[in-house]
Amino acid sequence: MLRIHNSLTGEKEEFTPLRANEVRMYVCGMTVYDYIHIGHARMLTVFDLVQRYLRCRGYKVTYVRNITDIDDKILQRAAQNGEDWRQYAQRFTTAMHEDCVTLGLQAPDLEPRATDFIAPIISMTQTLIDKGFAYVAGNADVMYAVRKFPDYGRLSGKKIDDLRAGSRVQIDESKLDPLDFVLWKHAKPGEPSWDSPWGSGRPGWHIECSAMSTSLLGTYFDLHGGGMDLKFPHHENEIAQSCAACDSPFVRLWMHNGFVRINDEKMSKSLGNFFTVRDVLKALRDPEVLRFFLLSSHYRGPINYSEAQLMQADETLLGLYRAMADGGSRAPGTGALPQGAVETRPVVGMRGRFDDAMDDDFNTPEALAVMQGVARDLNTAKAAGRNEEAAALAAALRDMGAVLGLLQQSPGEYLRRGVGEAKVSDLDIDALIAARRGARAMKDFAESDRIRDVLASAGIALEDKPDGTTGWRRA
RNA sequence: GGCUAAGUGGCAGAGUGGUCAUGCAGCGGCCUGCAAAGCCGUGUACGCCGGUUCGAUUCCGACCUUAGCCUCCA
Repeated sequence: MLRIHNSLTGEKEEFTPLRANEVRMYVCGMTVYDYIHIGHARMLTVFDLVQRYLRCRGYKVTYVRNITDIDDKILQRAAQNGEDWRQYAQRFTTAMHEDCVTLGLQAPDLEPRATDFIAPIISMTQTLIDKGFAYVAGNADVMYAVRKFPDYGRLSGKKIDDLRAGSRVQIDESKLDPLDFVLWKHAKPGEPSWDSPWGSGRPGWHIECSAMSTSLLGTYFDLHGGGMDLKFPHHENEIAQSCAACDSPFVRLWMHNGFVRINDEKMSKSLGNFFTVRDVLKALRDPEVLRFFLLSSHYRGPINYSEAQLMQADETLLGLYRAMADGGSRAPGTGALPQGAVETRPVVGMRGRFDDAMDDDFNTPEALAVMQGVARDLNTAKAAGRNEEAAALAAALRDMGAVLGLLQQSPGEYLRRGVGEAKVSDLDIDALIAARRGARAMKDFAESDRIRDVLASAGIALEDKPDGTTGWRRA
């Protein structure tokens, strides 16, 4: 039984899709005005995991993740660059896609862009005006009147009056209530705009997601995700817009991922303490290390980013790949979990624990702990020469890894990958190892150790194996 | 001020009303020519104070601390 924490109720709930065997999920994606940072990577990775696991569970998933390609920051930055805003947005959309591929994220089924949904946005806004939920303010913007929506604040557990009391929102004379938010911004000189019943302008941020999600998934769908900070006001506003416009419940289950922190402070573009994925990846053996790090704590909790933690993740992941190496590792998998294949193997108990962990609100740390146990059994089987068992365990490990989007590379290749430029070529390494083997055969251990030291100083670690061969890896 | 999370061993990080998380690092051992890797063993851990209970890190209450949201933000 799959249980998922629902932000709406604050509790874990048994997950049952609205339509049999079909899951429709929407995740608030990126506003493309800069390179993505580690915080974005966490959000993307978390929902990539959710989407993968739902598919493993046998559901047909429609995963929608939008792109906000019209926004104040995009216009500002493009202007600063003297660049066309469309081109600017496209440039960072492309960069984001590249980063997603590098991070091993599966592409969403649909990736709508706000500017392709202007018509639905206008129509939804008109509906809200017609139904009395929205009004044209004094400054010609169209605003949503939050007081007209009785449930406003339910998702975030906030009351309009509480918010008003402590609000730091600037009092805007054109609003009926300080919390009212903009649906349609009237065009300012020089800004891109679209024609509308309220004059030319462009959409507000919140309405974009309501229009895109309901257009593509229907008025009531299963899952909506995003970062914690989107809970209020963004998701609250989405609910107010969609429910009011469609006369329908909007989302069955809300999921919010925790933040990446730097020194116990939120990482964000506004604080300027962010690390881009591109920069971080430069110092890593493989992008998989970052994914492993991100999945090694529960998605709802905070996670502190540091180089030391990344190094620890690297070490641990290396251990998993080492276990899979030289012992029944098979050809790279497809990433899909072979149905029924795992249960027949000698890890059925472990597999059960793994599934239970994932079923319990995507408890990846627990799932990873199960995999560590399999790795230990695998090492033991290898050492004892129980090759068939080792091969089965290695396959099981890979299958579990596939669920998490980990361990799908060839262990041999993974272990020989180093950080940065290689100082010694593989051929040179093989030659030195051969020379060392000769020295060891002659019991010339001084020479043997000298060669090992030479390699060590070049970042190559040697491992003499029981069968007389010597393996190596880049440290 | 309001709302919401969270405080676990050197570090990271799950979980549970009463026998094990797990990983990294450390220590001891096995293995090794010596290492490395691996395996085995090893740590008076659960913010503070009360309460409930035969028994609480786990339930309840107060307190302290931290973070997030209340303004664009994954």
